Amino acid sequence: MTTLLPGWKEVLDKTPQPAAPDFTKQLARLPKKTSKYLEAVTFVDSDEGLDAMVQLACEKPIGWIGFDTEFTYDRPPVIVKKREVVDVRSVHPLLLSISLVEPVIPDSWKVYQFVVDVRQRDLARRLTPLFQLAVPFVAHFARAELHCLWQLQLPEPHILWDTWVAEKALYLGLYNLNDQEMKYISDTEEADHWQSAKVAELIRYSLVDTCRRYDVPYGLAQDKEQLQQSFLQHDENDPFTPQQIDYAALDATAAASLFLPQVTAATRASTLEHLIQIEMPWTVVNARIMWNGVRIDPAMRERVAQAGPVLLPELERKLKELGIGNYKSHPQLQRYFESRNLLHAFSKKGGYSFDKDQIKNLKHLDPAIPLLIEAKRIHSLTSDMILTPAFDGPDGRVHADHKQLAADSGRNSCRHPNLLGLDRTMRPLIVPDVGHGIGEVDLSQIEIGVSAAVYGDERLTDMFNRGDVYSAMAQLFFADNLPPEDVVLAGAAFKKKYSKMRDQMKTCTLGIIYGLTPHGLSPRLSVSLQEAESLQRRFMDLFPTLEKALKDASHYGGLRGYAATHSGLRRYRSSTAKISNWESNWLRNHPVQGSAADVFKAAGIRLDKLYQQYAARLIIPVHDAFVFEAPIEHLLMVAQLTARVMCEAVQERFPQLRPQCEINIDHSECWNKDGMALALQEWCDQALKAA
DNA sequence: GAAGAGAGCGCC
DNA sequence: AAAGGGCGCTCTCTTC
Repeated sequence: MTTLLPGWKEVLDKTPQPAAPDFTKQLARLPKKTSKYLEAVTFVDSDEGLDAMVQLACEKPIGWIGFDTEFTYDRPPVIVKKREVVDVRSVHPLLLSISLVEPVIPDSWKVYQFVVDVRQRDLARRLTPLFQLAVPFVAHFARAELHCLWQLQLPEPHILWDTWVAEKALYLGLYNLNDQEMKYISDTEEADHWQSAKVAELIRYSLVDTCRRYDVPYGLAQDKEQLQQSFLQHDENDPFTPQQIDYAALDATAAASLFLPQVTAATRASTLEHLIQIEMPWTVVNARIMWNGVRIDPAMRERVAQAGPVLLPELERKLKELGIGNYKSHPQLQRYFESRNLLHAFSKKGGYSFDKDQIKNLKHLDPAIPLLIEAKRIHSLTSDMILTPAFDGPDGRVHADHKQLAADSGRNSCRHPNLLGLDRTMRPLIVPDVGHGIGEVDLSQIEIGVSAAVYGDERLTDMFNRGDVYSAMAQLFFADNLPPEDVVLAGAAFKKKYSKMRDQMKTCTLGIIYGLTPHGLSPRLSVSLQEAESLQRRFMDLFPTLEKALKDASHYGGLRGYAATHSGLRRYRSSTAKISNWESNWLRNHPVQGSAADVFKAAGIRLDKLYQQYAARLIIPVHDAFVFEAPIEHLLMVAQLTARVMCEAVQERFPQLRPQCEINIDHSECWNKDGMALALQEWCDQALKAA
């Protein structure tokens, strides 16, 4: 439950809800509340009661089923940045509420409401046949419900509709303002309204807010927070109050009541197909990835944590001798370089910057610079959140928070700790269970392939299909600087021989597609502005179809107010003002990044099912790569399966592409990048030797 | 004293 | 007017 700062509640109550997209406004015309049996909540705490409920569900022509769980946690939360972080594996289900919906011709329905005391695990297990019914199961933020079901050793439903996920998709990108826009609006009379909208964004996906948007009645909104709390503190053996039971039933019924209006809204927004094909099944996979967690080598974790205190003091001492007391302080760095008459070398955008890209080419200027870079690096590594032992769950694994649709592009994000952003040198901290191995399969250069496909550029498609697209690009661009035989060198060989050239082209190719201007290109390539301009011109001249399609993406997207992925997930603009550079860029980017995410999730959905035959598990989804854990004897098979399924997922949607996957199972004793499994070990050894 | 902004850096 | 998209995390410095 989101808690607002003092005073904000009043502001919000006074502030009208931000304007919703058109499609929701028309929902008021749909039949509203017609449930006849809302008042009859049946509490189930016996085998007979439970069997009667299951029997009713089987003999009635049920349309869909709303469900919800009330739970507590068996262990206290970890405090991260003043916020409480609970481990999912410690979830302790108390009540499971079930609302069976029986549609009645022409436009009403009956709702049979049940609340099951699932503290008795034997009782809970009798629910299995219910969850095997071939009807949609509807829940709000179903991830929590799935974790409860798995804790109770119940199967997840075959068909799932998550009203939170649907809502998230239907409003993707709305009311997210970037810094510039915030500054702009804070100078206008609309500031208060927008500030409120910004805060309102935090709570708009709650069940209560969602019900309000769809005119679905929600009776206990005022008491919701207090009732939720009551379950967290509920004693294991205490009976539940009638109000607690009603509240549990209400949440399941509210979710069920949202189903039809939300499906209608999704249809109007052309997002229904995406939700059914991709997002809803991915909810299950995402929940399972979280449930699976990752094992972290405790000994190695400790050694890395110790390396910081060993290595840093010496560097800090040297920096202090030079006159830098705190290398993390921007003003101190500014003062230091000013005293050396070097400050001009760090100027950037009217100020001064000491970031790595800016200073890595200035190492020769001052002895402090290499020390700075190394100190920053060691500090960054050894303060990584992954080193927090308290994240270990009751099963000895770390269950990070994998957030679905967290990015406006449709990508997942991850936190507590952020496994997706884990520094590659730290990856070997993640190790498999005994008798298992870890592997990774990634889709090579998928964003280029998807760009070529969604923007319909045959030439770019051909280059992608030929193999290493960045090598091909580099061979085109640097043709004059290469010996003739290397201009036609095979992709893999070129990649090896001219890795730097290729890396530059990787940055530039993606950058140009996503709106990099000559002003941004020139420093990245270390060429003059004029050269960058001509380079970009040459690039675009090679791909006229792409250039046109990119322009259209910004133009039409700006006019209609959204960009869409291949399967129909939209990212909306927050305003109807003149299109900004930033918007223009993400309107071009979303169809690519978002469609790549579509494909990736589709592959994950299939893998989650197919892995069962090998007792394998998905453990980390890294945007275009899956990290998995499997019994050693099945590791190769699972890797090959993963590669096949990921390539097929691309080809099913973009048949013109010939995607390639890279398999990494060479050092299955830990997660690693490019087989660099020993680097961390060596780094620690070095540190401890120095001590 | 705590929250937020900004800079910086890691990942794709 | 700024100058490529999407994230999360840590630290410093400012502000209320």
